Order: sequence, then structure tokens, then C-alpha cells
Amino acid sequence: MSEARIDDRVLGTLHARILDWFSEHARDLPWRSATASAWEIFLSEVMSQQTPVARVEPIWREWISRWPTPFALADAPAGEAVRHWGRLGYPRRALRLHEAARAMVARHDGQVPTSYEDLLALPGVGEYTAAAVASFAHGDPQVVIDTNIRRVLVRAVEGRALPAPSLTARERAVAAAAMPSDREQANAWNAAVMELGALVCTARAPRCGDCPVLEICAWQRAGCPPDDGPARRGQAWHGTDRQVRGRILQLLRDTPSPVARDHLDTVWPQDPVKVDRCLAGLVEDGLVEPVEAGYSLPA
DNA sequence: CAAGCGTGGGC
DNA sequence: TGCCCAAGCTT
Repeated sequence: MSEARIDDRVLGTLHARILDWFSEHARDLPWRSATASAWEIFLSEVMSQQTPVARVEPIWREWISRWPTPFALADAPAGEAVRHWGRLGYPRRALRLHEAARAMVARHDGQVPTSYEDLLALPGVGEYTAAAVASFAHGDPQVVIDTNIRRVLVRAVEGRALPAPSLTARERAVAAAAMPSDREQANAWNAAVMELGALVCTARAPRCGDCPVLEICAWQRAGCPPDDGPARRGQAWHGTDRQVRGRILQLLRDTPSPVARDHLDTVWPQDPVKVDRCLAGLVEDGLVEPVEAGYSLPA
């Protein structure tokens, strides 16, 4: 366990300025309401994984209205979760949310667990989500590290443009050292740094003119050097299994009854073998179920 | 552990 | 236009 030291004066300024900025500029997201339940916050966190907040909000409203508690979702067929996931992306998250709801009913009296360890044990919950739910839903100031926080800290403290592809021990140490010691402030800090990364200290075209910690930012003082890491590999899309899986699922979501195998070829007419492979993968993942009449979302 | 997993908006 | 990226997780 390495240790990171941040100058006390710098730290004090970071805390004061970023918390103050947050109190003024935080977006009015529904799951930040004082009355939001742990379940509502849990849903928002999983839905927000790799997904812009603007796209999450309508689906989140639909879900909390339809399934206001873990019991409600646990009682629904898994396929309904996938159907109402819509086009949010990474639909395995819908399945895992459904499994998580059933785990909450089975192991936690239908409640969102409060400890980091119990949260981490839920399907679809990794280090980030476990820490975020502990902090935001339960007021337990775990060290939250997401892509926004990594970027803000690597710039403000380390003076580099972008964090490395994978989380380093050094980053964990810096994030831990950056947390305010006060419990309330620590929880606010988690949300505030994320928000600063999302709105101001963005990956491309950061709005440094609006930054509350411009004067003490190490990256700024270094003259905003460009990223020195290896070029990032973009994800292929056209013609990939991902694209075809997406189309198959979209068709199944938009069709109330099972879809015949032949009809599924319409999503990728140039290659029925690829459709076969993707279908097998979707069945393997539990996102699709073979039935007599063809294929449908799982029961 | 590197690769796979959706989707759509912004530049 | 094409590329980059967005509150990651799993195997």
C-alpha cells in the first residue's frame, strides 16, 4: 500500500474551491434529491456505467416508476428488464441489475446492502459502483475512483493530461490522500470531483477558464503538456458482433412475441453465420432465450 | 489481464 | 466524416 502526500495548503484549497464550486454548479439530477432511495441511487450508478447521464435519466425514471424497490424488479421476468433497458447500451447490465435485485431479496431483506464488501459481491458491481453507492446512498465515505476523478486528479495533482489506461496503485493512493477527513465533506467531495470532471475538466476541450482550481492545477502550471502515453485504440464497430448483437436485441425488444430464426437474418442479411454466432452468444449471456417459435427475451 | 461488451452525441 | 468518448464490469 503506497502512500501519497499532497501539500496541506494545496489540499485545503482544492477542498474549499471544489466543494464550493459544486454547491453552485452541481446538476440537478433526480437521484441526487435528498429523498432519493438507496435503490434509486443504486440504479442510477449502474445505468451510468460507461453511459452519459443525459441518456440515463429517462430510462431511470421509467425503471423507478415500474420497479420502485428491489422486490418489484426481483418479481419481474429478466426479459422485462432487458426490454425496458431500451437503447441504453451494454444490456448485460439490465440482466445483472435483475440478478442484483434477486440477490438483495435473498440475502439482504430486499434492501440495498450498506457495506462496501456486500455491495461488491453483487452482480454488475465493481470497485467504482460499490464505493459510489456506499458513499452516495449510505453516507459511507469510501474512496470513489471513476474516469472523471482519475482525470481531475492526474491533472491537478500529477500535472499530466490523461491517466494511464488502467488504474494504478499511485492513483489509488492519491485519491485516498485527496479525500477530506470530515465524513460529510468526503462524501460531497466524491460527487464534486466527479462533477468537475464531467462538466469542466473534460477529456477533450477542457473548460479551464471555468475551473475553480486553475491556479493550483499542476497540469496548468506545467503548460498543459499533451498526453504522453501510447495512442488509444478505438473500438471497432461496423460489422462487429457488437453491432449485430445490438440489432438482434433491438428487434427482440421491439417485438412482443417470439421472433422466428429466419426473420432474425434481416438484421444482418449479408451473413447468416454471423447472426448464428451472435445469437449463440446472446443465449449464452442469458439475454436471449430459444423458444419453440424462435427466439425471445428471457422469461 | 487484455479484450469484449452498445449506443449516440460532439467535435 | 470519422473518431473519441461516456459515473465500468467480467472473464
